[in-house]
Amino acid sequence: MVLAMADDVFKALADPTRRRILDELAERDDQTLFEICTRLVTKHGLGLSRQAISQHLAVLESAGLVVSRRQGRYKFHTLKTEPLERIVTRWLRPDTPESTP
Amino acid sequence: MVLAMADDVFKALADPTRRRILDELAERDDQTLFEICTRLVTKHGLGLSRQAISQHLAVLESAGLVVSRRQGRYKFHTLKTEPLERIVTRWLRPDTPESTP
DNA sequence: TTGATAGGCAAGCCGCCACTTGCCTATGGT
DNA sequence: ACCATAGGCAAGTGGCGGCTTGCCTATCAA
Repeated sequence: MVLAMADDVFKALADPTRRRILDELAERDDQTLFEICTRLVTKHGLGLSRQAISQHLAVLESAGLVVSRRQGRYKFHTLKTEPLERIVTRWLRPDTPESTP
Repeated sequence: MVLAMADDVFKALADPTRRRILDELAERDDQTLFEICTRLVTKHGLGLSRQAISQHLAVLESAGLVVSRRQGRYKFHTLKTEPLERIVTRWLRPDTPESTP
């Protein structure tokens, strides 16, 4: 999605599986759906269908946390952290703990 | 709760009403349940029962985002931002965009 | 062209979560 | 003593979200 509201970002982050996907994309970019599937199964040991992951990626993408690039029959996914940086400042405005000189 | 997992924090942030409550507590500390209720109704225009807000506060408290202090028949609620600061660094670790020289 | 790979679409099931409702406890005022 | 206020507890309900299942399209290799 072009315009991702904060609601979408929080909703996307609410699910632990989606956070795992973000973890996976954080340490390796440009992964296809199948790569993400196999990695989630092997490394994190969670058994999910391909469609489940696909739907999770759709949610992450509509939140602006993931962008996808189509190439042939592959679709590569990349993490975007901008939405995160925008939402966290919401309640942290007044003071970082040692910002007062 | 003493030990709040990241899961609890994300789950607490998933609901828009709970984020409104955090907004309210961010701009005014030490509010009672009734104060929060009336403010949410008047300022933000959402009609919710007292119990709904109470349950939301319980979720926020179990996530460590809110602490409560009992005094007489009043219970004052205060925002805590530490859990937020802990969870946001999860995917922002490697680089701020121009950290590479 | 045939088959295999990578992915999409749509309907359906099920559990969780937000919210309500009703009743109960405790503190404060008079 | 009384009543009103501030809040808690517990059961019940409706809807949304995560996951599956089945079938379909598109790309590449032989």
